[in-house]
Amino acid sequence: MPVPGDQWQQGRLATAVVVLPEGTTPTGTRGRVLHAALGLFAARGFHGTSIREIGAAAGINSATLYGYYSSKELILAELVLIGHRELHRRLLETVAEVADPVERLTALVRTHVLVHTDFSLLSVVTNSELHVLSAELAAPSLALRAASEQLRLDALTDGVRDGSFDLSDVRLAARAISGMGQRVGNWFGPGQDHTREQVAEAFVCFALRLAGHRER
Amino acid sequence: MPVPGDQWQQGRLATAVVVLPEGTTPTGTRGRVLHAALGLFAARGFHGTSIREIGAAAGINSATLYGYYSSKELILAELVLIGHRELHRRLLETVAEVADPVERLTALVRTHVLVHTDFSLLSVVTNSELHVLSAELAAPSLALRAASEQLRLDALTDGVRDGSFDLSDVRLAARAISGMGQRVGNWFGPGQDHTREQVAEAFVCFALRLAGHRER
DNA sequence: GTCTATAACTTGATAGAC
DNA sequence: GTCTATCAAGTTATAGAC
Repeated sequence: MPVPGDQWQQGRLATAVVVLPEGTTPTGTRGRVLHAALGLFAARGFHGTSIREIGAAAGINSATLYGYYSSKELILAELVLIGHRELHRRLLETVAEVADPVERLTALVRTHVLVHTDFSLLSVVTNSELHVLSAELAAPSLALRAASEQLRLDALTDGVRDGSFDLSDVRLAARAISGMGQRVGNWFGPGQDHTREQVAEAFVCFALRLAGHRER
Repeated sequence: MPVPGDQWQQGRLATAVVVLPEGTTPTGTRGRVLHAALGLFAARGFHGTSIREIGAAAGINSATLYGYYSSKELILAELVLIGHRELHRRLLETVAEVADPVERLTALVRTHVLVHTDFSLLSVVTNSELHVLSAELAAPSLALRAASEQLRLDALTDGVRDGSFDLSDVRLAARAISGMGQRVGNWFGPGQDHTREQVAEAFVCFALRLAGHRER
């Protein structure tokens, strides 16, 4: 029965550690259920994981799960929302009161990458299992995703306006930048020979170049 | 019962058309089964799709499927292999006898993007359901994937050597470039306001900038 | 809170008629 | 080739004892 912090390796991802953001995440048995589901959903997908497996991984009987979550879908919904909340919260935090568009893009990319290295399993679940949720359960996460995308768009648009960036299509640039960051969750792990900081710094450099950054 | 060419919209992807590469793909009923599975796997995932749904979408009874494929996993295996083969074949084709690293990277990114726009559903299945396959069935696709990645690495490495590119870590650059291209399959579709060519040209520009391209 | 037991249903796959 | 019928196993979720 894996507990938070256990190594986890299977299927679609590099070896990774089962961790969730602190503070906003349930503790106790409910927290163990969430961590167990995180590892399993990341490795095998929502439909590839059974309630019984989640229970076993959390060290309880599958029936006991229903004392904490009234359906399997609600476990996924909580994970997906935690993932989107954490990313959006940290993106907001890093650009708060940063006026310069170049500094803003730098901070956004750096944070985006670090969230994907630090919570790689959560990122994989958040990005690749969201589609399983009903429209109602997916809505809040989709809103957060759109808000995060808007932060990137704003930085790029402002930078083009003041001449820091050189782009003919900021939307495509925003998609390219977020795409390269999103994939980090799929290959980054403890077995890696890059540190989280190295990846973040490299990707910041890539994003600035991609945006046509030049000194004004 | 959707047939090849039908529009398809659900869950994790933009509206897209169910198409497979011509020539190398089965025709007749076997082809219809493959197209049906492609649309369903892309939208709901392998484990989220039942044999009965595939049969219904192909216009035959689920039992009849087993005359063409002896297991559900083998349908996925064929799709995933077709996807990896098509990408690798077209990448090889575009760089054949191209000596200049800049031209090679340009061709690789352009083709990579176009394969993801033209076969977006296949790209989604190929990238996000490969992990479901047993090691034996996944092996040939993984080999093709590694070979494709090597083409990018070679172009970048050669470009750094002759001074066309400026990179301190070609592996991270290759991952960033392939990451931004891979995501194209998830958002590109007929409802889009960019053409396939616009996306390809923009991403080529992004990749060259990212690689630190400069005239020699 | 946690368990055993089980209901109600769906799953992948097969047998055998036509 | 295609179907109907069916199997055995697995699924989510619930009822009720402790």
